[in-house]
Amino acid sequence: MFEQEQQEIDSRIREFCAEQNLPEPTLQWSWIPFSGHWGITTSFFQLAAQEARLGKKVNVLQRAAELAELAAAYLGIPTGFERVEAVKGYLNLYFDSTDYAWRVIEAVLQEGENFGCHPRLKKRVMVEFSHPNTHKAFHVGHLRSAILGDVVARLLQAAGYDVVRANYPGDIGLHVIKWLWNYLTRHAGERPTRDITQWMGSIYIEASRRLEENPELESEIRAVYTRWDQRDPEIIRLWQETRQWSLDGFKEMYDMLGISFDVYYFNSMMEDAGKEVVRELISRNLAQDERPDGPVIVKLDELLGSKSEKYRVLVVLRSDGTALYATEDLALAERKFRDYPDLERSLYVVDVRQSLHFQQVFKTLEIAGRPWANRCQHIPYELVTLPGSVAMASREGTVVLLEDLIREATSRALAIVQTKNPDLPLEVQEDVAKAVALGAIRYSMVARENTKVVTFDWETALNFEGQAAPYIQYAYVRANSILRKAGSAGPDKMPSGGSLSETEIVLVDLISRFPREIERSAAELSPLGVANWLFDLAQAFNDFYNKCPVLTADEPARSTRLQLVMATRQTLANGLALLGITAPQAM
RNA sequence: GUCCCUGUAGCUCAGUGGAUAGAGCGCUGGCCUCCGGAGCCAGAAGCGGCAGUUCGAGUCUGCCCAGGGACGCCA
Repeated sequence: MFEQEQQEIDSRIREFCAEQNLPEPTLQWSWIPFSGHWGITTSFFQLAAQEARLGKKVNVLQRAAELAELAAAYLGIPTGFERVEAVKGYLNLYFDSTDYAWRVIEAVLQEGENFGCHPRLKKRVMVEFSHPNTHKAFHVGHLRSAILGDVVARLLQAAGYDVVRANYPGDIGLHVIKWLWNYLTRHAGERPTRDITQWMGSIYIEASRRLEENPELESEIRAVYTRWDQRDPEIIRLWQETRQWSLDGFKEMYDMLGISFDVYYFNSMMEDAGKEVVRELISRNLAQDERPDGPVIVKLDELLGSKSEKYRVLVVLRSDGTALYATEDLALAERKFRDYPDLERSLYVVDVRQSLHFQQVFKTLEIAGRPWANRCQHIPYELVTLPGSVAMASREGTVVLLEDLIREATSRALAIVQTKNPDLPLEVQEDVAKAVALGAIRYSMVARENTKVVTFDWETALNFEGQAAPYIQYAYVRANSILRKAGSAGPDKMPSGGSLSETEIVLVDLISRFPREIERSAAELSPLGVANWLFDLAQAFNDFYNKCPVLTADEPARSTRLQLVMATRQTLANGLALLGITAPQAM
């Protein structure tokens, strides 16, 4: 929020350097560390080192300290600041706390739910995420792509981008054929009623088990595959109908999780278009057709004249001429840019195991001369595993079903709400329980570096204490409770005279950082920064809550604090919304 | 064998090349006459190893060790 002040000081230091015949400095600004001191800081070590490199004989540490002193003297006390000091080579500029605090609070209250968001950039970005397989269960392992992608989309939106949210369900493939076979032979005529994806998954698991126990059944499955391949109307109709069951089930999940999509691409839509791209690659000698003895391949390293094994070889078509994942991905990338020609970036939130695959696909498209190829970017994330590094696999049934997790978390949260707040109507208690349970699940998926494994265990997943969403929600509820009891909104101007305590300054400071946290997290395509910052904010508010009574305080502190609580409540709400977490009115 | 990711407190994780490396869980001991104790306060405990770059390295580079993953017809 203080870019303008920072820029002014920055340019004045440049003036100072020019006057002193010093090299052009590169200044890095950051917040002054250590709580209770609110302001911005930069150091002079780089400048001193630059002088040393230019031949001047200086001790860098000493010289930096000296330069900081000189700069401090040159600046005096700029408007808006109450103190300037040089410490061990650092130049610290302390804000005029009361003025700035009021400015921050005023901005938050004026901008309301938009506080933190950046102006429209007029740039469009697509985020593809979730891509669940139809005819399989939706388990906790699928949660990370869904939630990470959703929050990245929210972050980019808040950072000023126009975001297209895309889903790419795997609606065809061997797993679907196996499912259809098992359905036809064992479950014909049945249909799911509740827990759709779980039911779909159970048929798939049964299919895998049957096949494992009786490998000779493979021929039956091949027969179904042939019928599919020949577009047998009965099979096509069954595929469409059962696929829709899965999609309905996903819709239920997404609604519950608060996730939405603007566009759906289907695996099955990309087969023919992909084969068309492959034909082009062959005709332009970019791909080698080794059929019928081998597949169609693109020898990437060879085409790039590279001797390393960086890109290796991409198989783009099976030897029997059928499409595989890579075939479809070539077409999908193209389709996205045809639908949205102005995409500045096309992002793929897909697990890290497919990193090489995406590098290969994007590089192939680049070699094929697609001008947008370098606008495609893979956002890798690590898996959610079970304790002992056991990957969740539908086929083996080693999964924690999303339905089960949500049910269990919600019922635990409900039990807690009922002891804490027995007078609330059951309906409200249930809403609160849902908000707490889903918030906790979301936060745990997002408060971790993308490239780190999340190990799922029930104890951690169902722990509502400590660094978790309920802590943040609780801070919000407390703020809300104070304001409810205060009645009126309070004065609309910061009362003069009262100075702010350290605790209050820390809180305002954290509030003021929100826009920058959004910017940084969006640039890094990672929600972690916002997730951590939000927890810090809640922590600062709890500290304030304990140290600074609001309702019983004398004026002008009472009014000041009420305003601060309002601003905090708004910022907590905005931060939670950015992570897709509901802020309940009571808990 | 080639490449990618990860090693920070007992455990799970933060940490923008800069000042004093921070949280949570767990453990120990405190705090409801006080705006809601899903909370607060206090305590113990840490950068895998060796070189290098730099005025300055948990952070960058190289090598080593340990764990995970990817490497021509799975997705």
